[in-house]
Amino acid sequence: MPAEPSARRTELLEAAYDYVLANGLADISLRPVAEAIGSSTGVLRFLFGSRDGLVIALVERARADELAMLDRLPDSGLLSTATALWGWLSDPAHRMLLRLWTESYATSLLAEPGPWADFARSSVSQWLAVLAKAQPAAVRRTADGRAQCTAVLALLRGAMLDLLATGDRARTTRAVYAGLKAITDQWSWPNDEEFS
Amino acid sequence: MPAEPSARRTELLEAAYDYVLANGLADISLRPVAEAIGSSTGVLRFLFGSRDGLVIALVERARADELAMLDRLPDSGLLSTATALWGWLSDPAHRMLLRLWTESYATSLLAEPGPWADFARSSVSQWLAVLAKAQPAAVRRTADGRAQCTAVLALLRGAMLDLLATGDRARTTRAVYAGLKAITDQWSWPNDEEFS
DNA sequence: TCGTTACTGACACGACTGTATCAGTAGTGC
DNA sequence: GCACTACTGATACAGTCGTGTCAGTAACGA
Repeated sequence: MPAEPSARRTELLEAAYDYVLANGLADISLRPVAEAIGSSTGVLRFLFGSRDGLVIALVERARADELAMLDRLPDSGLLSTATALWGWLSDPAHRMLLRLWTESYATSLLAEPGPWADFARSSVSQWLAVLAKAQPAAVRRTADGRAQCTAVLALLRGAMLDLLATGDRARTTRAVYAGLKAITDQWSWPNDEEFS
Repeated sequence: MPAEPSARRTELLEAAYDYVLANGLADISLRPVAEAIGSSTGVLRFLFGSRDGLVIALVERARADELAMLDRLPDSGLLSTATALWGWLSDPAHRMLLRLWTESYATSLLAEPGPWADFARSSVSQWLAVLAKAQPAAVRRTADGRAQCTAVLALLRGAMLDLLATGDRARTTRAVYAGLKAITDQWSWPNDEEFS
């Protein structure tokens, strides 16, 4: 629907993206951003409409990096898919992006309206869908299959949180590898017992 | 060192705590808080010194809830300790507290100085210590024992993130139960192989 | 040459921020 | 009665915020 963004817009968006990767997205304001990228608030408002318009564009820009990675995943089993995901999550080159992701996730948990709406929820379902695709078809649609994907995702996300805080890649990677192995190998498939 | 806080201070702190549980902590400002709790900015500044002083007091207040829970944990094995932790994490009564925790965690990943300094890192090590205490002593000090605690913590934290976003307690609980079982039962103890 | 489009930057406005100052009050101990 | 402490609330200040306005420029097609 919206015409493709102008070259100047994408250029300034990339510059602003670098800025928020380093400085956070939650409490950015137009004037510091404009100064950092060599522009002005008038230009930002002209290209993005408003502060919220800029924030939305930046969130979408960040998500584009995430989606590009998900698309590059090999078509293989759950274990190797999850391992590939951890390779991406634990890459130091992505640390600032994942910090930004965490910030956006936390923000979206509070503010239902606004640029963040549904960020957390849709991110969860997107990753779960990727993991489910790596499962055997017979399992994919069962409640326990969904739970297994949920456990894998939780392990990855939790380890990412740990890594972001401690920087301890060796410990978190060891935990993810052995944890993934345990979850994918030894998953206990209850016959639909009751879980609270 | 600081004299114990006055009765009025703790009274207003509790009121402000209720406010930030509902409204978030990152971008609170004195005037709205003061109005919400029936006070004034002058009083808040008198009792807490500054805005940062209030934020620090609120972060400590939130952490007090967390520490109180950790202290109430039964002295049992890793699996039952982790299960008890999940019981607390998944309790709807704690949802706002955990949302606030997530927000503080994300904030502390960016701003090294300020009220948030070390919040994330110390929270990780605190929970890891609790889990390690539930391990057999022989395992506790090995790299792989630490990795197992890390995996358990990651599973719990990740599932909490999922639950906060989706509200799907059945799926996340099922994932945590089976995931914990897999990690504690079937943990593969490599003989110090190399992990990246 | 003219009009159109994309973009730029300067300025002003009202709202909001944290902080400072300070007179005033209720309670307590002497 | 007097001093002292804890607390209250009003007011003011300088700074930053998002937004609105608007003249100006460079590129380009007709």
